[in-house]
Amino acid sequence: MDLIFHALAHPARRKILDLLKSLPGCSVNDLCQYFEFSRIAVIKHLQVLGEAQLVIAKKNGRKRELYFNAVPIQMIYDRWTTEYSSFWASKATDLKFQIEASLSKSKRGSKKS
Amino acid sequence: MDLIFHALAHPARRKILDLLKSLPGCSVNDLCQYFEFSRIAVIKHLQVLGEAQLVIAKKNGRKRELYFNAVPIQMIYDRWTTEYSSFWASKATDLKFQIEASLSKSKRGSKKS
DNA sequence: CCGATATGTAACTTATTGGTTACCTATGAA
DNA sequence: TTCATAGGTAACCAATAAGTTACATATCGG
Repeated sequence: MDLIFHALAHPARRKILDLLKSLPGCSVNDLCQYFEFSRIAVIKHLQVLGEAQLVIAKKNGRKRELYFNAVPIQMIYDRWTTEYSSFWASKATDLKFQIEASLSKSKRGSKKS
Repeated sequence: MDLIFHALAHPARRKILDLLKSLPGCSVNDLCQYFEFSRIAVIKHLQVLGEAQLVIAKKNGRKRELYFNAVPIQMIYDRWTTEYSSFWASKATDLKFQIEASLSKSKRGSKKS
């Protein structure tokens, strides 16, 4: 579970998933065209995604056909819907309108970060 | 969106969300009892969660009542169900059974929590 | 065979995270 | 006021993440 959350944490890796959804079976080099950074960086992101089983690959000659695998995402989906669903549109949500501030903006104006 | 994924990437922060779900309105010090590391580390995790709007706080005297906020999670849920749902139990899933290997079989030692 | 292409690994550098200790601010109670 | 408690900030340090260049391997088309 940790591997999945970790893999999804980087925007480039989520972009890879989006690309693989649009271009199933595309190669590593195909993916590289959509990124600023080097092919090696893409490969490393693919490794992280592979550890989380979010990307699977089928070798075809000297190419690798890459595919998005939604199964791990289903796991996270299940975790949220089962463990957090009781909070959807419930008390915690409503609190947004009665609570003075979120943690992200500290009140005491003395300091700036 | 990036803030949310980033906030969810660390197991301690997901644990905080679970705790706040069980103990709505609890204080920072209350939370600290469930972690090995220091109160300051907990506060920092709370800041990350606050930036992602996953935790909101109501000040009560010198205490802060902390609450889990599921709204950002709904956003992610929506993203997945709308953008990835076509892949659920579809071709990419089936590929698991015909593909020689996932990308993950490479070295890379185990990740820690 | 050869050279070009496609991919992967090793070693390294830098940026970011996650944690610490020490200190500061604010509130509640004696 | 004085002091303990709850919370937060600043400065710093260690571990990890994210990227690089250089090198290695494997496959395809002459």
